[in-house]
Amino acid sequence: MAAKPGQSVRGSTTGRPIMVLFDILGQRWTLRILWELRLKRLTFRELRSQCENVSPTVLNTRLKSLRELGLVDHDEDGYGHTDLGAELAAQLGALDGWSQKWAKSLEVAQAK
Amino acid sequence: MAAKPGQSVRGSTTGRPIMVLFDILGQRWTLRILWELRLKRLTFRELRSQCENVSPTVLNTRLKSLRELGLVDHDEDGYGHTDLGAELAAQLGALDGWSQKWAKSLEVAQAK
DNA sequence: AATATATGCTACTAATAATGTAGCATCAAG
DNA sequence: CTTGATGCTACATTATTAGTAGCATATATT
Repeated sequence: MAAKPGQSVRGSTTGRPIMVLFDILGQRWTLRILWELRLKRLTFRELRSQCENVSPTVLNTRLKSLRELGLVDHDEDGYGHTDLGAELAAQLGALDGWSQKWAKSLEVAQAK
Repeated sequence: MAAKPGQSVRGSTTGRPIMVLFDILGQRWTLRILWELRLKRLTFRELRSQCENVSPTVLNTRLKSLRELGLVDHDEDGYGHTDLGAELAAQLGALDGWSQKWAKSLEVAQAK
């Protein structure tokens, strides 16, 4: 289902890992899902609730992809990051810091 | 048009900058556009060509948002990152390294 | 002056993806 | 044998994206 590195994705036939990554992160809710799992494992319903009740159809589709791609796994405690997924989520943590700076910068620009 | 930090986005009414960021990065082609501008400024047509001929409708929509959000600008040499946009793109550069590690890890997993 | 070429787009239709709601099947506990 | 929680699937509606054509402007070329 989900394209893996080495396989072609929409907009890139090279299979370059970064393109494959962009393809999946560029799908709605993927970034958010990875983010919401950063603190602890969550059940399907908890995760859905954290994601403002995203439709279960989409949530399930994303989780299936993320599992195939080795970023998320599922056990008796629910869904959570794999080691690799946790690394990726950590990179997203860096974006959090940047985004706050960005927000301030936009405030200033709008005040003009 | 594009939601700015402080404004509510799909799935988040808080306006938290990271949520606004996820909202825009989670739209198709946004990550790719930011990525393709990392080396040099590109004209609309060059950029479109680098993005596997993404439809001009979508490209224009994304560029408009990215400009409103202070991440991209446009001058006689074409489209390019603002200082803030360049910072964000640098973070994406970090994802490139991670993605290669990820790809190797998946190869091993599939060889089993 | 009349092409020619490049620019940044807009218009339009078709295809695909996401939303929102309902509810089913399984399990464990009371 | 009901209650509550789990992980979903089905389906109709709406929104987004894709794909193609071509316009309007500007600068250069013959």
